[in-house]
Amino acid sequence: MQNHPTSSHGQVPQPDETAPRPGSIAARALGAARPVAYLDNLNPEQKDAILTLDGPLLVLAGAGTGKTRVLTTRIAHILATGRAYPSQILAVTFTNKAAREMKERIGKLVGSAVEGMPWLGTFHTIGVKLLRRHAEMVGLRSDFTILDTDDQIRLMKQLIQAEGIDEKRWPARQLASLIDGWKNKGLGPKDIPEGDARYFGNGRGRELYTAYQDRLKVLNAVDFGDLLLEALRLLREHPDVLADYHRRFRYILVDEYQDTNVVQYMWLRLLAQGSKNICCVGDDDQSIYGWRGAEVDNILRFEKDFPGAKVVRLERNYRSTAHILGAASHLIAHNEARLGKTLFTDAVDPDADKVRVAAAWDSEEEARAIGDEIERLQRHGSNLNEIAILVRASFQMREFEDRFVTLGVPYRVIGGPRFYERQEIRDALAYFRIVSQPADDLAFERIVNTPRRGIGGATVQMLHAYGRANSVPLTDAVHNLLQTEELRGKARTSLTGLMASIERWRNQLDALSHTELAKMILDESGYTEMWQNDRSAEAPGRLENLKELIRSMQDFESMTGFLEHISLVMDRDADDSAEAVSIMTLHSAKGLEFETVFLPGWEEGLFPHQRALDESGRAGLEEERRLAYVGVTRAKKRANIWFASNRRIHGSWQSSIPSRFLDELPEAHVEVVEQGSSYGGYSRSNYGAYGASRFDSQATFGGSSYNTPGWKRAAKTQAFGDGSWSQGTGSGRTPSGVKMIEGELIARSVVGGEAKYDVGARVFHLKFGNGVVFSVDGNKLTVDFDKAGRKKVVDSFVEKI
DNA sequence: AATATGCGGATTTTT
DNA sequence: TCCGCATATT
Repeated sequence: MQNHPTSSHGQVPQPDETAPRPGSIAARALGAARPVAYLDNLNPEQKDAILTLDGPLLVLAGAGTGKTRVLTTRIAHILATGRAYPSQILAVTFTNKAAREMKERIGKLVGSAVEGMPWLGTFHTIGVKLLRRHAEMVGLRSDFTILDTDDQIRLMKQLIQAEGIDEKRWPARQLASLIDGWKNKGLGPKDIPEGDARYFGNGRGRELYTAYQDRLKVLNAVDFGDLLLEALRLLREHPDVLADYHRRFRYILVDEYQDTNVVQYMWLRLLAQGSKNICCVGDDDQSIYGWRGAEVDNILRFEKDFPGAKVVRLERNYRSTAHILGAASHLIAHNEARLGKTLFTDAVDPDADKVRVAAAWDSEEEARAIGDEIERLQRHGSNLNEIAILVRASFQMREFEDRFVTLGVPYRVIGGPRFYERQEIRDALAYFRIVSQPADDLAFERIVNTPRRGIGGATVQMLHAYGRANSVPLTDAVHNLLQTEELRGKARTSLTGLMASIERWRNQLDALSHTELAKMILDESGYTEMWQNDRSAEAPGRLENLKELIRSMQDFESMTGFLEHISLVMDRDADDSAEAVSIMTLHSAKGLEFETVFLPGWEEGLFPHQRALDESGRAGLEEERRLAYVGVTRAKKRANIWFASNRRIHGSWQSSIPSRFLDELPEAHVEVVEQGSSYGGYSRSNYGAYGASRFDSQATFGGSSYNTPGWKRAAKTQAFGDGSWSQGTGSGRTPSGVKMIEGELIARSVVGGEAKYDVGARVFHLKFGNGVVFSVDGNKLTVDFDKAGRKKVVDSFVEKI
């Protein structure tokens, strides 16, 4: 039976070994039932990628070329022509989001048949499926638990302590990433190279890895890496199982192939030995996850790995303007390790904006200027949902958030800490886990003294010692020790109570609905109460999250089902109901698109990031460049690149030089928006004159007309982006006096200029609107604005009306 | 068991 | 500079 995976989803007949041959009655019936409308409106390359069904196929799909459409249509086509049943298609993605999206889109094409696709999912989901089916073959029980990173690290910490290794010198985090790296490369404890094995923990790397794997088996648990590695081991060591899947999977489709790591690659190689109909879709230029084990090489080598492979390039872009594509293509052309594609578009728009590059004095000004620009776009009718700020590193986000809060611009941060990673959620889940899985030591440990029950470190140590000595889970240890006199006092009472509670909850597993039970557990354990009594600011939010957790459980059939889901699917749909600007990292922007994209922080050291250069040299630089390419290609209409001459890093101000990537952009598609830049005398290689360029450009102020667009823009990017004089005048910022100097310079340049405003004059201000001048003090005006009230502003920020 | 103090580290992140 | 962590202190 184990060799015959059963699948009973949907109403589609489930064949075992035989699928309808092309031309069979079944196939004709399936084909005839559906008109081939899905092939309409595809370009020749897309059609080629969809209709080439036999043998290995690599689809090199550039950004915005309709990759997902090809993938989903291909599946629809396979189904519609009866070449395979839904259950005979293996379709893998990297993220749950991508899997969901694909499912949805296939559903639109073929209807409910998609429900019969049990093998559409992430590598990890499919790994779990394989392992649950054949658990005993890799030394697990089919109800194994899946540990997340947090659990992993706690476990390793224990092992490091047990080995008597200095935790300071050899942090568990580091071991976790080492082991993860090994697993991504397909290496078990026996396979790791001697050098690696010697490296960690005074030469005990291999021992620790072995001990960790043993411990996982005792806990009947796997980590994320195991979902791939153990599944691979399963296929390798059990030819009969492999043969079964060979017969089963008639078509294999892989999304984002450039992101596959070694194990995933080995999986695919192994499985594709069956039907050879493997179709990988990816873009080597968008490979940005090398640092977590992805091998660009997999895609570069495809034709060698899969002999007779056909390669189709999708280069026709449906997303961006020619300027954006031109800039992106020119930039990425600086990479050596690539298969080479050039995006193009037929869309001709003579009014399209060039990619804009702008300079700011420091990161604060950068945020201010971008904030102002966004407000301008909003006034011109742009939807905030179509605007994104894409940063290299998350610390850059804060300044934008601060600015948006000040301006009252709604925004959302994408990425960030996940719902299921929050402390209160993890605590609650630990309670649920221990109830449904008595052997889940990590869960037990987490909740044993949360809320406080007077069970301290000493008691837990003792339980551990007993558990380890007798190879039993902690709950058994507690149970046994309670029979003796070992446990006394408060610890004894508390543990007795806790064990009784767990037992009681466990007995309710079948009697109550899982949501009822969850409520009961949180209530009776005193966990809810703990937060109710907490006076801190976060407490109400945490209680709210717990409610949300219970609410989200309703979508599942059982506690087990729910726990399985969240261990694999740590994401939740962002709330995109309200209009808001998105702020996210470049990494999390992959696959998304926006009309307007802001790309701040293009400075050497930040982007390309110094660490990428230090750690991976040329390869690191190329990956950074791909990241830049991803960033630019997210934009449909406008891409605005920024760099700041000064940035606060780890607290102190550092001056920086513009990113080399800026010099790699083609003149023809770029407009440099910098003070005084519009009329020559300024070469882009001159960016490096950080402070100096600022002063140079200041010098042009006095002589130029105030009404040129260049001047206005320059003025707008000055230190006081909103023109308000009163705030932030050089107050305690380093390098000291920066703001002051700026203020003086603005003041001087304008005093020498023509601008004169009389009391009572009607003026217009970009941010505050119309108003009447109340008083004049040099270049400073006090204006009574119709809407915003009385404000002090610099006269250069207002216009006479 | 709750609070103070000192230390190191500070890209990117999915599953 | 700021944060989280681990250890020290009461």
